[in-house]
Amino acid sequence: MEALTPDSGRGVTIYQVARRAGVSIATVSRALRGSGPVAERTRQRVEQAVAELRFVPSRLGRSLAERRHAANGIVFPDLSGPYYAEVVLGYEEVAAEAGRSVLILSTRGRRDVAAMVRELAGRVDGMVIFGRTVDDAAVSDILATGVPVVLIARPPVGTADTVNTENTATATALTDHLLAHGLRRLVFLGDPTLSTDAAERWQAFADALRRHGLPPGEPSRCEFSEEAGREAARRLLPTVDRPEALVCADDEIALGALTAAEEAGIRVPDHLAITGWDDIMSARHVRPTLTTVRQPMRELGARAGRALDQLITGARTEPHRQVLPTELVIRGSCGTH
Amino acid sequence: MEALTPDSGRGVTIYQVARRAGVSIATVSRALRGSGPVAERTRQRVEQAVAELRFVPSRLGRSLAERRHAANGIVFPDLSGPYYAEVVLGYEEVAAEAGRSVLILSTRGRRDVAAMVRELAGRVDGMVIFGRTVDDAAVSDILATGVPVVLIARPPVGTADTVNTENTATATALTDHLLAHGLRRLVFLGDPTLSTDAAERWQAFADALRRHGLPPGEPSRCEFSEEAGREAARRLLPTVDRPEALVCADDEIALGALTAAEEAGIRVPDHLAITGWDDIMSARHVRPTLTTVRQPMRELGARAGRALDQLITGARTEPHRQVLPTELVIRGSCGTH
DNA sequence: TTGTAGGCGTTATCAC
DNA sequence: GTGATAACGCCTACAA
Repeated sequence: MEALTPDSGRGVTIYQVARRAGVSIATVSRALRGSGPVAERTRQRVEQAVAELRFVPSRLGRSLAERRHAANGIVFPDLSGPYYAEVVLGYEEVAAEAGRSVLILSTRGRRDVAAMVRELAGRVDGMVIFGRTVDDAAVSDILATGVPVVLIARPPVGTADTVNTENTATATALTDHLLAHGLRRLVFLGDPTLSTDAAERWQAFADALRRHGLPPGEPSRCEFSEEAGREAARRLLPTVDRPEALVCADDEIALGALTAAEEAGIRVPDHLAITGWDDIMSARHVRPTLTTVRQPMRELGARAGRALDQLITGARTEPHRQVLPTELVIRGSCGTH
Repeated sequence: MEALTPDSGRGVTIYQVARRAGVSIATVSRALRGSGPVAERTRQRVEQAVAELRFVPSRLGRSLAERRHAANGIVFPDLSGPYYAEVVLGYEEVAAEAGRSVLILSTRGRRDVAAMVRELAGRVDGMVIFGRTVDDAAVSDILATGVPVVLIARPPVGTADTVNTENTATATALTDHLLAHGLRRLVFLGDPTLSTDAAERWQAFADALRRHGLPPGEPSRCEFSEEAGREAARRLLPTVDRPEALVCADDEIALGALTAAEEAGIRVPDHLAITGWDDIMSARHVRPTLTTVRQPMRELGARAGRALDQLITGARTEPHRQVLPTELVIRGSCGTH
């Protein structure tokens, strides 16, 4: 802790360091970055000056000269549920390892998303975009700028990479499992038009039923939220031919359905089976515990991060499409044993 | 969609726009920013050139010239639990409204946190730092750089602003509530040394007991996690004079304790009361439902964002200390009725 | 081994 | 109204 005389209180520049060390700024730069030969004695003088002045190179100056931000972006709809938070975490970890900062952008309830994404694109070397945030045109826009993009939970757009989780096999296994328990009147809760994931789950669910000679009927459409799930279930339960099982597009919907069942005095799983998707924390705590499907959330983010890195560094140029495996988690709410 | 000839595929500059519009870069800048007089006809020519070339000003160039990043940072320990995610969300919202991007930095399991925070400081106009991430020295370091800092869930450091949530009154009310039910052997689960919040909660808890002539004993120390809570409770439950109530420093600990009780065949709340803190999603779903304390998480982030904005713009210079109110949420796990 | 000078893409201050 | 031109802070050929 020595007394210092920062030129302007804010921002010591490479020029000040150079003057203090009695060398040119080029030498300072070389000494600091090891990008060229520097005499040992000179290096020491520079390092001392750097220490004394507490010099920290300006990111802006560096980025401008190097023509790179050393930063990545990520666009997601929300951060409330555990789903996105986990993915972001996995992403941030990989990015940090690669020496890149992470800029986030939530699109929750925003109008000018396209503009915000464009703005973000101007601050990063590449970005990850979640399904259900911006439309294809906006994505193409970014790609046209030359900024690499990795899409998560979304079908391909242009040359962007994609990282998705497996839905079909698991949804089939889940449906088969319920059918094997003798359940016949199965209803899907969720809106296939809201996301690719929901669409694929519904599709596999419907196909599985058809294979067993059962009509899949129509999905009971609702958005991904507890309240929506509760409403949807509430409409279904008083029916004469009440469903024997509710296959929900995600855990939040399932939790809402569970509440609706409880409110209607219907015992789960005895008189009604309910399943979810994602294996969020509450799935383990709710009673009965929720049968669901686990997705490698953090890994999803990590993969996206690595894919993006390859795109940015140019290590790869053709688009990659990854599909991560998921796992059926049988618990109490589907009436097993 | 017209055919274009971007100079280098990436990055149209203001020079190209100027040439195309037949004016100087100064005029282009003025026309775009409205920072000076520009003839109507000239403005139109510029705008057309901008549109044709799809010109987007370089963030880097702008920031360098304006000497501002138009970006804020936030440092948090983790994003797994709902706590931090919510705060980050509230923060991002406010930042976005102010036209600032948000850079995140998770310190979870990292060694060189101080260095990473310094790096972050070089990319933003100000930052929010959570308790339990970096030490005071590092915070002072950032402040010395001239970068405004707002601390969340943490005692003041230097001139940094702070935003905290109320702990004492609520912890007192909670403890009194349990005592009013006739419970006497209360034990605190959590480690007061891990965070100011935990310390304040423990302190108020202990004081309340003392006021009733009861010895508070020692807190059963454990970190903020389900597993740690389970372990701590497990050690406590077999005791001869088994506790009648476990007051946990947060919901995750409480959930772990709940599991331990169930495993030990102890009925909650009949034979053991358990309370948490935070009111995370699972608190509503677990059985029995968890008595806890609700904190305005999103508001916490929003307040921090606004405080930071004032610091950055210079609208305020003296440090502010805010304490947000919390709310006791009585549910099933404490044996009311 | 070191220094000079040009470039990265803006903004803003002056003259004109 | 408009246009040079000097910052802004750094990197890096190219010379010396």
